[in-house]
Amino acid sequence: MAEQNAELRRAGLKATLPRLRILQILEDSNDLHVSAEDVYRTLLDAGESIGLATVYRVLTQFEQAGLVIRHNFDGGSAVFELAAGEHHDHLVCVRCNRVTEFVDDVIEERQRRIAAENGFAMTDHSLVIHGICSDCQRDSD
Amino acid sequence: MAEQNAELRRAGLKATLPRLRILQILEDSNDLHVSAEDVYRTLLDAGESIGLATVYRVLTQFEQAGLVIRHNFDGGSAVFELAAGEHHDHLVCVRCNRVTEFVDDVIEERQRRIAAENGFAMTDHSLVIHGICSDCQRDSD
DNA sequence: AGTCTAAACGAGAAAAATTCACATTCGCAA
DNA sequence: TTGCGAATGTGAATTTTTCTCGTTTAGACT
Repeated sequence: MAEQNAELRRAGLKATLPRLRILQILEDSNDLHVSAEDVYRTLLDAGESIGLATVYRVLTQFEQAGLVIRHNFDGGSAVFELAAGEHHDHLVCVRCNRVTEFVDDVIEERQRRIAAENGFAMTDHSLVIHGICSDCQRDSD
Repeated sequence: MAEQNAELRRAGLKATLPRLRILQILEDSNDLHVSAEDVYRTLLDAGESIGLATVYRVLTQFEQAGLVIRHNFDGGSAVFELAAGEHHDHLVCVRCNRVTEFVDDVIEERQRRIAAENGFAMTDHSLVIHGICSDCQRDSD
């Protein structure tokens, strides 16, 4: 859509085909967390011709432009999600890797305070709670 | 020392020379966060002969035994710290990578509650606040 | 102390994730 | 529509971590 075209322009990026495609995929996978490899495979499966290096380049540009957020949940490959919507933190299932999002204002506030107390100008933060999700708990019974 | 010998035995690990050396380094670098490469270099510089693969193997074993904690702060290489002492979270400077530790009981409590509300059996959690530390703020003036 | 065996080690190859280099192609402004 | 600089694709290179396998070692049992 022309929307995405404008979105890229706003971020100071030329509206190229690979960028539009990747942005589309991110929007389609809303509140899933996709890796560069996922994006690459999705494009290949859709019959697009794209280079894996381009996917990495574009995702990194998107991150720098503030369009997406990169997470390093477990030390495996990084995953990305659209930065749309407000900040949130994550619950990650250690069995199935399912990701659930949450927001807690009390925690947000304490974090600001802790950063300030330690003389840090907070730029960002990430809170990940690891655990076994309800489905996986049931499965292991 | 014999202390470490017993510590390994308690963890169900043979007290081998590489393990003793690595445990010593971790104790010496207390509240620094060292990478496998750091440990390896330190040993080489000390004239020890060790394989990098061994360092990774041992650090992973220590992690599984609960002796050390592994962090993936930025997606670069993982860093390790002794698990001694109580749980704590981290402030990481995005400029100089300096790590500061903190504990906040209110946040701990909220996390337990959030996990419970979402049906997660919490196994672990990690909170990293990124920001610019006071030293780096001064430097950029 | 000497011997045995499974566990651990070292070296280098391999795998996985990501970035780089460079020749080619594309977006867009004139 | 044309030209130029930015962006892309390919494949090689880097970085981080794991694997394989022949050799060594810790610790149990003489």
